[in-house]
Amino acid sequence: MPKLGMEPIRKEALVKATIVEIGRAGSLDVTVSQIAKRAGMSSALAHHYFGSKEGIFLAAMRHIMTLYGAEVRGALATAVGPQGRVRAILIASFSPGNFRREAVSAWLNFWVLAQSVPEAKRLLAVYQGRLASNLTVALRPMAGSRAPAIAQSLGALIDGLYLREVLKSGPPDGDAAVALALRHLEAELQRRADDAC
Amino acid sequence: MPKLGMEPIRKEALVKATIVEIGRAGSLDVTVSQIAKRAGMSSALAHHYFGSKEGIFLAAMRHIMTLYGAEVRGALATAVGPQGRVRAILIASFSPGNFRREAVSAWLNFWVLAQSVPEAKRLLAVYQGRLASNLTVALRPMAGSRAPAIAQSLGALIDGLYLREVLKSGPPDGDAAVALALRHLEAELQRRADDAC
Amino acid sequence: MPKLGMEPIRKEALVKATIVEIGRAGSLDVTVSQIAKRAGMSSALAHHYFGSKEGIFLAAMRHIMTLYGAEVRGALATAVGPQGRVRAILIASFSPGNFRREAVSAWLNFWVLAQSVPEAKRLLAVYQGRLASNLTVALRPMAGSRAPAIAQSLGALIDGLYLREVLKSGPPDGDAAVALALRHLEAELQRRADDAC
Amino acid sequence: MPKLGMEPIRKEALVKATIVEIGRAGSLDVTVSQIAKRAGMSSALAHHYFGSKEGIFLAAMRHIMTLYGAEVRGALATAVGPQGRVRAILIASFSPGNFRREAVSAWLNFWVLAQSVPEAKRLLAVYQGRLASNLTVALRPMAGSRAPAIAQSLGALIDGLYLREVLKSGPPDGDAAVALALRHLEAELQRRADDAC
DNA sequence: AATGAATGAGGATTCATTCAT
DNA sequence: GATGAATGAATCCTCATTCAT
Repeated sequence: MPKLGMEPIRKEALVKATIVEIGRAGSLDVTVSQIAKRAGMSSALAHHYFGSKEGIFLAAMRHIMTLYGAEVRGALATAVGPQGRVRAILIASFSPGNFRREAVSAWLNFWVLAQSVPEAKRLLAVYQGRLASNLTVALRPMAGSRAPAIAQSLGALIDGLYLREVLKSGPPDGDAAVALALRHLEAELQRRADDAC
Repeated sequence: MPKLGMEPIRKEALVKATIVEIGRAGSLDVTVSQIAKRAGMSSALAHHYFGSKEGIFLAAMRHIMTLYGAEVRGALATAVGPQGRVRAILIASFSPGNFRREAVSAWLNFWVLAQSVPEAKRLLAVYQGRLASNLTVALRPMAGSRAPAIAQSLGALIDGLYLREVLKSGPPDGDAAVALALRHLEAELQRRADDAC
Repeated sequence: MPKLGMEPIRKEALVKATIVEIGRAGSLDVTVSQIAKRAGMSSALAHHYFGSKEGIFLAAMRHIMTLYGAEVRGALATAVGPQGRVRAILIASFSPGNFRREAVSAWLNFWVLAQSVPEAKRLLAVYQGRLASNLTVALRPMAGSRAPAIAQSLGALIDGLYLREVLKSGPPDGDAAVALALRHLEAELQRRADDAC
Repeated sequence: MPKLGMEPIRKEALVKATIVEIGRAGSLDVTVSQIAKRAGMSSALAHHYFGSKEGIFLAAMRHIMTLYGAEVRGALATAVGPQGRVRAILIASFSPGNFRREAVSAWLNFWVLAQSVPEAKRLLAVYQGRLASNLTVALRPMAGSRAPAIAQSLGALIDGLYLREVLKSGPPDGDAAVALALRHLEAELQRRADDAC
């Protein structure tokens, strides 16, 4: 029973199915048919809406990054003080919605995709840029000119923690990740105080 | 004209060709034929030696990790003092031999492989365990009971820096990576001093 | 806002679009969607009007042959004398309207279609029959009993010239084709005179 | 039981099967699987040897043209006198080997292919050039400066007769075609005599 | 009348893997 | 040891066609 305005619904279903399937397979070696079946439609329709498998992957990437960005924005909106802002970013980064098995797996695979698909590379660069920017702004009042450098190491640490998550078994422990990152942050910030001595 | 003792030569050629091809493709989507051709033999022979494509990949993984392990061991052998030992590990981690485009790309892809191939996961776990162990031992004199925690964050940071390398263009900058990791280390170590105050 | 009497307009648009698309592709490998899009409607509507892709092709064939037939009829109506009638047929055959790239390409492709679609074969046979008949009637006063044979070779020559046109680059040269065919005709007619000697 | 040196055998089998299948279908809408099956192998092997469907078609084209060229060359070798040489070309053109249903159908389809595949166009142009050259050389002693023009119309006539053959039912009648072409030739030649009067 | 939605069927192409030599 | 030969199984993608609205 075909209706009008199905496109956004179908697309969203496909994007979510894509993330699930990539998470299950642990790789991009998922067929369009698998994805489409999980999304409850034919593979032909998936192609109709996204043009190609790559198009589906890119849409899924955008979806994940959009979710992440929204969560960070939301967390920043209610954060209080510089410390609070950095904490907010970290907490959002490791929130259950983002730091879940499927999403982490998809994220790692998209990183691989970025090596051969320019648009994927661009998306990932945008993510990195925004994260660096958010962190730098939040750190500025506390770290001054050292803010960019700390943002960089903090960003790398976040990515490293994501990466290591895929090797672990059991459910992700976002709190532990946040704690580890915060400890790193505190160490870096304290160092400044020392310098000031 | 088949010669005796060709096996190790052939195998090494295949392993190196595998890393090159993965680096070129930026993914594991390389065919056995490509690998074999680059190694100067037929794909049938590649199967003869490794049994399967997965076998080839795993051998390449072992190769990369063996190289890394050897480099770390060598660096540790000539390192002086606790600080020197940690530095040695970091420098080895980001040495030109390990921190080169191909190897970084292969390493990321093996991380992906680990999600679907248990043996790959095991290998990666061994690498992580050894790195943690090496760092912990080196840090112990300086960090005491905090050594394992610092080793953990340092390990995650190293992995994160590798990960971020694949997005960059231009040749890898191992020195910058070492510097960043050292700064993190110093911050963590200083923090201890503060705690002691 | 559907209007009344759209059917003939839609159909004609589709038929013309079909010829254009076949001309562009140089083959029958054109999709119904392409045709419909060029005709400014959905492919579903194209099916609604013609029932099937084959139906669209056949309608396009009929269109081309109708145009050709009308042109010949028009030319014959104003022709003077037996010679004039044959000339008229040739000129109509190679007129800009018929002997244009698209139409020639479509015509060749319909010839192919005739090998697998009986109705297409029938249409082509009708065209051949009419051409032979027209030529024979016109030739009778000049060639007597040899009229049918000359009509046959003249018909084959016309088809051959069409066929060869598709290989050429640049715009079709109808005048040259007419001249060549006329030369052939004159030779055949003169031969009769010789026979009479 | 794989042997060495299968390539030429397989290729020839595929080429012949291709012509048969195109003849059967009356179009290029034959699948690689059909062709491969008729040639007694898997479609994968067909791709292995020819790279693509287009490659198979082009090889089949070359095959047909090579056969034709060989036959013409053979006929010319034993022909006596200018008249004999032209006759030889015509007889070869409509010999049972070339003027058979399958080959004629394939030839027509290759003509279509030439519109979208440059290499096919090139091959057909080569065929046309050789035919024109052969005819011109043979006609020169009889027709002098009119040789090229007569060669052109004779060539178009030959192609037209091939084209019309595909519409006929029943076995091809090469003799009739030769007779028709010869009559055309005689008329053209006689015309010269008239001119001389 | 007109179309967006939807799909089944099919087709080119790829590739890991096997095997006889 | 080494390889050319060979294929089954898959996968992406296309497209004519149908249908509910």
